[in-house]
Amino acid sequence: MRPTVHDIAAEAGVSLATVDRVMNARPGVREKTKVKVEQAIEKLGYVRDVAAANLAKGRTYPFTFILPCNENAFMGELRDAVLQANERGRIERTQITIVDVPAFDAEALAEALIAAGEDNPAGIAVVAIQADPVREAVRKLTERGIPVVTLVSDLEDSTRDHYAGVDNPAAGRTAATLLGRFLSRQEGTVGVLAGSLSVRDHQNRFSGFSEIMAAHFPKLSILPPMEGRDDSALARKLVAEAIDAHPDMIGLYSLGAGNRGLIAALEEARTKGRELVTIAHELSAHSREALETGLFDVVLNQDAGHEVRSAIRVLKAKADGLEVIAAQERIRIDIFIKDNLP
Amino acid sequence: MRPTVHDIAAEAGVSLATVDRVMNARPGVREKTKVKVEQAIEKLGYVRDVAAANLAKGRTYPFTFILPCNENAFMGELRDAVLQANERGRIERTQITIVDVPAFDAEALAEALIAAGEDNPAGIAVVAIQADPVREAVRKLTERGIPVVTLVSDLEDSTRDHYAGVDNPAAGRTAATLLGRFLSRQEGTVGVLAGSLSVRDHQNRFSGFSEIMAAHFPKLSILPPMEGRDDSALARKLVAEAIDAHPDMIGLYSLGAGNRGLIAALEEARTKGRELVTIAHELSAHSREALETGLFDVVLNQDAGHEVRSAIRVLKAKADGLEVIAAQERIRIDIFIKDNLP
DNA sequence: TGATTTTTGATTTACGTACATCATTCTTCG
DNA sequence: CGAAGAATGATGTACGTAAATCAAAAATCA
Repeated sequence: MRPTVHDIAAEAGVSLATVDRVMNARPGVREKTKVKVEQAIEKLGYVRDVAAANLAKGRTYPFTFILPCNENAFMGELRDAVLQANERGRIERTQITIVDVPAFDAEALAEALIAAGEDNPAGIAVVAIQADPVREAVRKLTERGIPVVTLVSDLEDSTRDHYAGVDNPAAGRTAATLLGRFLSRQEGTVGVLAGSLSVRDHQNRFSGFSEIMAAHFPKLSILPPMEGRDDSALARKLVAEAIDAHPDMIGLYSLGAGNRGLIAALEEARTKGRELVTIAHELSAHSREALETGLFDVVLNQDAGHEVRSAIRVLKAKADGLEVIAAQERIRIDIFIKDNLP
Repeated sequence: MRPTVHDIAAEAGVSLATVDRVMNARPGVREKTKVKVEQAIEKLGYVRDVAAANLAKGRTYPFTFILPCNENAFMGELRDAVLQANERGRIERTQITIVDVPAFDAEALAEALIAAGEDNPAGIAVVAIQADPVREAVRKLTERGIPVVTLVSDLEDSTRDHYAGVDNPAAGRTAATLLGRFLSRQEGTVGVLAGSLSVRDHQNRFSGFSEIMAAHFPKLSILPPMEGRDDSALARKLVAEAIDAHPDMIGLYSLGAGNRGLIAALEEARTKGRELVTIAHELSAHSREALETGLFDVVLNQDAGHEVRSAIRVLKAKADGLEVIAAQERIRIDIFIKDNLP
């Protein structure tokens, strides 16, 4: 049987109350006694029964999720995933508050982080923007013992506890290899459509993509990246212009959002007899259809539901001071082609 | 606040004891009263606090995992994953017994299932073999209310509660598309190496592969599949012979185990100036190295750890009569190329 | 109607932990 | 040495559910 606090008390030769004081870091225990108790815990391999503890505490985990109020499909999914997780929260004892911030606005994000900290949540998840004020806000939070997890987009060189998102450089490299091999032996240029290269995940995808392109596919050269600000209309315009301007463009990597505009541009090009091998990100109703009709060749996807659930699991573990299973929390890049759509 | 049994009792105008009788299906409650209680539960949206219930019951979940004692890397990983899950079991209240059965032996498997049922476990996970005695054994178990989950290889047309494994036809289709596009415009034959076409997952991969090959890549024709029985030495021999016998063989899909032998054969071929575009299954130290040296072009992988954890989550949910989050339990096919290795 | 059976209520204990209170013992220092 | 203060023990309650017991009420049958 699993040892309980009673066993620890007996083993250490102290009372239950003292064990409790040690375990919950309450004052009034001599160092010597504390060590005795800790040794007993070690010896018996005691692990606190989190379920019982939470029951006793009547504990709930108030979490705050800070999301950009961006109108693209992926962010919508992410939001839905959070809401859905909150539904289940009644069972899991979690309660999630969503805070909206303007997209691509570092100052607003930093402020939102500080504000979120005021409520003393059990943890905060945030879609990060790479900027010093944000880093500073995160530092303040973690210093106060509030676990912070970055979601989808990481915050490098910060004190955040965990990143729940995909390996974006690897995503870019993958896109490059697939594009390169699908275009094997052909010569030409490839376009790149990003949302904004000031967002870390887009940056990272682009650099992974460029790296492999340069190293392994010398016959293909990359055009200067377009920035569509994850906006459909703008994306459409940029891509259409690029296709017209570069008759030798035979491939396209869209590493951000705004798929609807991109698809429209590709459809238009198709009517003019131009077909590009295209790789895009995020599986949605639109991108799925584009895969099926052959406008897209590959869609790289991150599963919003997984990311949210992983973030919650990690926040909960951090709040309880438990270990996380690293392998379980690795968010994988799904590679979808027409034939393995779920 | 979440309603408790007390609230239900008050709402239904009955005593706590009666609510308990209804909730735990104990005898001695009139139909009329039972309905009253159920309506109260419905009205207040009561959800039993599983943590508190388990605490009260002192419940543990004894699960049985039936695994083939196959000596390939993937089965080893699967076994490790189970052992590791069992380690964590002290916290999760699960206790897993592993039962070994000879590989590819349906009779032995059916017997093992029946035997496992004798101990009245809270659930059984099994790497299935497609055969009637196995189906029959599973039927008996589920009839007795023991949840059964198939792991890695499914058992079609059976009463199993869930399948924790990848979509194998989709894996085969994916392999076909990638192989076909990597070989774009080239003409020739492609080989297929299976473990045994009597195992459902291999069957399914092969049929998915054939389907897409026939439909989209008419310039490539599939050679009759080789059966390597997931045995390295045999695989090596078969592949080496095939490469020699078919000078026009330019691609290879290995959909089973035995990667070591396959790699050896490919290395040998390389020294003779033959390079095949190769797609294999399961990421291991060997296949990873083969990816890095270019002997393999793609490795399709199922994550053993995920499969095991998913199986446990589902078994637990079934044992508690809870819903499972379908999206969370979908086991995905990882597509690895040199550039996105974790 | 009275006896019998079924249904229901009231109450208690337990699970493992958290947390509070009050009493007691041990230290330490003047 | 005695008192103040710190450390520890003893004990009880709570969390939400399970499970058992025994008494009381209601329904059923003869």
